[in-house]
Amino acid sequence: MDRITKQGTAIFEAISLARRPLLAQEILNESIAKVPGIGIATVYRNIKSLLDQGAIQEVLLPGENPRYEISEAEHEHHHHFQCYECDRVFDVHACPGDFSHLAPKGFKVRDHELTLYGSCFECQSKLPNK
Amino acid sequence: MDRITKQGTAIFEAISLARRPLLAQEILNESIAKVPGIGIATVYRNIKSLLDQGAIQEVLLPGENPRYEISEAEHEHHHHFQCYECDRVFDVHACPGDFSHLAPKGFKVRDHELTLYGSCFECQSKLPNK
DNA sequence: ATGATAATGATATCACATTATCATAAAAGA
DNA sequence: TCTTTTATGATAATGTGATATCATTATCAT
Repeated sequence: MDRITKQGTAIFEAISLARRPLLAQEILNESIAKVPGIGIATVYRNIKSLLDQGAIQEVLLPGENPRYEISEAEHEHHHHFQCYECDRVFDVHACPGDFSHLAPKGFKVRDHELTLYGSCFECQSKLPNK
Repeated sequence: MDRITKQGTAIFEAISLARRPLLAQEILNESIAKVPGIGIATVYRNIKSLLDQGAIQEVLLPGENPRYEISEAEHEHHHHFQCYECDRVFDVHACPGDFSHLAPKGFKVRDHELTLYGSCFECQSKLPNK
């Protein structure tokens, strides 16, 4: 994947312009706007290539297919929020810190993943007030 | 599934005696010890039945197939630890509490999932010291 | 113990995301 | 522009976890 194609460009732009991790299917949907006729195989091929280059990274949430987001230096360690209504995932640029003390005795904690769930801004405003 | 069978008993015991959430395959492995010849279909059937009854609950971790654990009142809200070495999952009976403040403005947080990663007690002792 | 019927085991099938195939289109160096 | 060669699109194939099928076995109320 070292040639510049409009498909590859559209895919990379879809991922980098989204402010949130996208599913392969979401990347396809975004890319179709710019390159009608683009196929899902091309999306997967480009995802793999971008992962190899380290340009994007995989985001795994419980019970969900992989999503992909831009690799950014600042962005390094962060968490995610998933909306119960629209299922979209958003970044949470904060981390409560160290959870080593929570593990059972004799266990060594090296990493952690935190996912918040609720309603995103947009869905909040659409929900019946209660 | 309202008849008592040795398969059903073995499956329920496997889940309730494990101190940790088990994969369908792990449940099968445990059950085979007690009921040689038991099949994977029977495991899935019993899992579904136990879930319907509320006797067990599903545990989803990022990028992992579902695991199942006993529903216990005390147990209500808790988190999990996955070992990088053996991939097994353990309970973490502590919760750092509320993460509402971490979400972007306008987002409403209702739940959260936390997964710790590292080395479990057993694997720690097997690892080359460094 | 017997009969009705539910559960099992073996395996086929499904669902689904992802990957492979291959003819065609399109980059990009000459 | 021409040529080489890579990327694409359409779709078949794959992998895998879970479910459906169905003949057989086992449970349990009578």
